[in-house]
Amino acid sequence: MVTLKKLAKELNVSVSTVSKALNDNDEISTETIAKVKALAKLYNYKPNRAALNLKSRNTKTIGVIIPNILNHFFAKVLFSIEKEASKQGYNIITCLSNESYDKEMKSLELLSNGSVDGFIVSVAEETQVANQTNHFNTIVEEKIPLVMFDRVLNEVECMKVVINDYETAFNTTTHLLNEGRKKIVLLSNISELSVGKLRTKGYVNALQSFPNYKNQPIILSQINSNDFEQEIHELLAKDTEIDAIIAIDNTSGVTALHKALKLNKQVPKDLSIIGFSDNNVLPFTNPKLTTVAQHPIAIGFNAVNMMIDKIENQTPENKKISISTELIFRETTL
Amino acid sequence: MVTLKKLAKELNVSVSTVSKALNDNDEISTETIAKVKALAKLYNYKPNRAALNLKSRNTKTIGVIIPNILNHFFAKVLFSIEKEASKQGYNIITCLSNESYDKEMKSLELLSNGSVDGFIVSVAEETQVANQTNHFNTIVEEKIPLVMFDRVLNEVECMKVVINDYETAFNTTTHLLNEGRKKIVLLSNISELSVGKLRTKGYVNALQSFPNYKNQPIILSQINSNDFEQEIHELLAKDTEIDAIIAIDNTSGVTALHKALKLNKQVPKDLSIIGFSDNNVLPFTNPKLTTVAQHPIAIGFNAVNMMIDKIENQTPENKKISISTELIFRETTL
DNA sequence: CTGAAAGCGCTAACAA
DNA sequence: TTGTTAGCGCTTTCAG
Repeated sequence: MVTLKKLAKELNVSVSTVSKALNDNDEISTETIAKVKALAKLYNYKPNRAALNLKSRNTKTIGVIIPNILNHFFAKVLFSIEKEASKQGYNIITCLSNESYDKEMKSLELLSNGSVDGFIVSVAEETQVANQTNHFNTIVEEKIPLVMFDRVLNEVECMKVVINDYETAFNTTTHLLNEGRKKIVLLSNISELSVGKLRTKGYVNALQSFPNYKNQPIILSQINSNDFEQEIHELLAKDTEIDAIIAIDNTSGVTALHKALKLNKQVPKDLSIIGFSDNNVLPFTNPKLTTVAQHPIAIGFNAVNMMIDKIENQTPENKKISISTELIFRETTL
Repeated sequence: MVTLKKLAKELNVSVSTVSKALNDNDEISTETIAKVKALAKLYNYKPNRAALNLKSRNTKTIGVIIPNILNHFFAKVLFSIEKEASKQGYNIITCLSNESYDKEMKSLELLSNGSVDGFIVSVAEETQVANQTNHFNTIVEEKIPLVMFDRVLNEVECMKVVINDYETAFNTTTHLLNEGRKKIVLLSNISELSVGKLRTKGYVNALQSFPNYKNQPIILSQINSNDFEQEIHELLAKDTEIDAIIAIDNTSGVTALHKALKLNKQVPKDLSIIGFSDNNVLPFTNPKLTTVAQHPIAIGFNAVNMMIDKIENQTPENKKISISTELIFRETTL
């Protein structure tokens, strides 16, 4: 590795001269600057990151903790975080909690030693179910900037980026009601999560505030996705009065559609289906799935910008941003 | 931030005593060790990473450069890399080249300053099309360990993890031939890539070495995926003799299936379809897609282990590992 | 205009 | 058993 020392020796000047020259310090003569830069270029000199970090007490790195990278929503948020961070000269260290509290806690601990300038996190399922907040509070106490997105813990005093889960589910359900649907089922494999609860509440309240709706809310929720497929099938097979489905997670809308088609239901004539999903390959079913777009790009963008603002300007208050969703009509609704 | 210095002051001992005590150095008395550790725990002391890096000249961090995180294959490899790296005490800095040569090169440059101990990369499309190797050769010259996976550049002297692309396509095509298929189309949106070329070659050679196959190879390849959907549709609509499709990228198999169904083709009776895809939600079509499993978990696992072996044991040779694929029969083949 | 020296936080050889 | 010192690579104040 080529260091300032080496350049200095070779040029018969001091280390500090080289350092200043490379930083265009006007204490240094233009000739010296030129000479130094030429040699630095020749040797492909790059200032050592560790030394820089030690000196400046920052790393230009953000720790990102994602529950599940195989979920397209999170993949897209990560994509956006990386893009925006990179644009602003920051690197990201990615940790995948895989929904485990333990992994999440350990990642937080491991990186809160000066490895990163702050954390952007979507909380693991285990953490949310048990409502664990200690590991995050430790981070907050250490004054390390923290942004939670999508799945957040209200009890933790930090920046937050969410979507308007409740309103989205309320409005989506209302749309189905306005279609004239009489028996609307909610499908969820995220009922333990903050977002799942809010969306479920929105669905229930929409049904209850609709004058002519007669049925009770029907909620099919499951963690294990293998059984879930089967359960969806059985539900649709047994109860032929079901005429609409709102699937509040990222995949079960597609599953429901395939099951409905297998049962020879006419979609959307007999049955409307709305999923939560981004504009990815998933909705490219036949017919194409109507979905709620969660705007993961905007979520990542805002998370990074809040973070960098906090890091660089020490803004004291903890902003909470809510991103509005959008119902994208395709072919599984009337 | 709490440092050794602070602990030392508080305990009226020297910094080195504290350091040694925390590292269980047997020069230090058990009482002192106990005292030091107690205070360290109380203050939640964590050794500063930057200082450690500077001292030890390693970072316990691997730079990972992925072309496209929205591609499920790469997401799963990343998942695997993170899991294995984490298990071995390494962090990963993730960069997304988004298929851009420029971004890839800049990421490489930015991180090759002691930010990481090595790189795991799948080459960007632009880089492969232009066969750019300089930026990687610079890394190699600087003796920074480098593993390429899936999309590799043969000209670069580094470790490699690939799948047996040629054989896979050959065998898959042969399977379709053995089904009795007479007109087999290859679909690809990756024809510019090393892997795409190898797979295409496997397909062509399989057709040519099959005695009774009469038709020429038919290859539909496209970068722009919007048009691609339309083109697939037209191809299937126009040429009704087509009775099998091998889709060598991650998504077009699903697209082809949906288009075929829309055209009222019986799958697999009239038309067999095989895609390249992992065991994710994509094959959960109706009927379920038969796919070539690329074992992304094994790819990530091997990449990390090669990398860490190189970092920690300075193994001189550059291994190349080939992971075998597997044809997973579902419902779109006979 | 250039250089010497201190210090970021840590480890480790050497002294006491 | 503990402390002193040097040094990892860099920046920056202060002297020259």
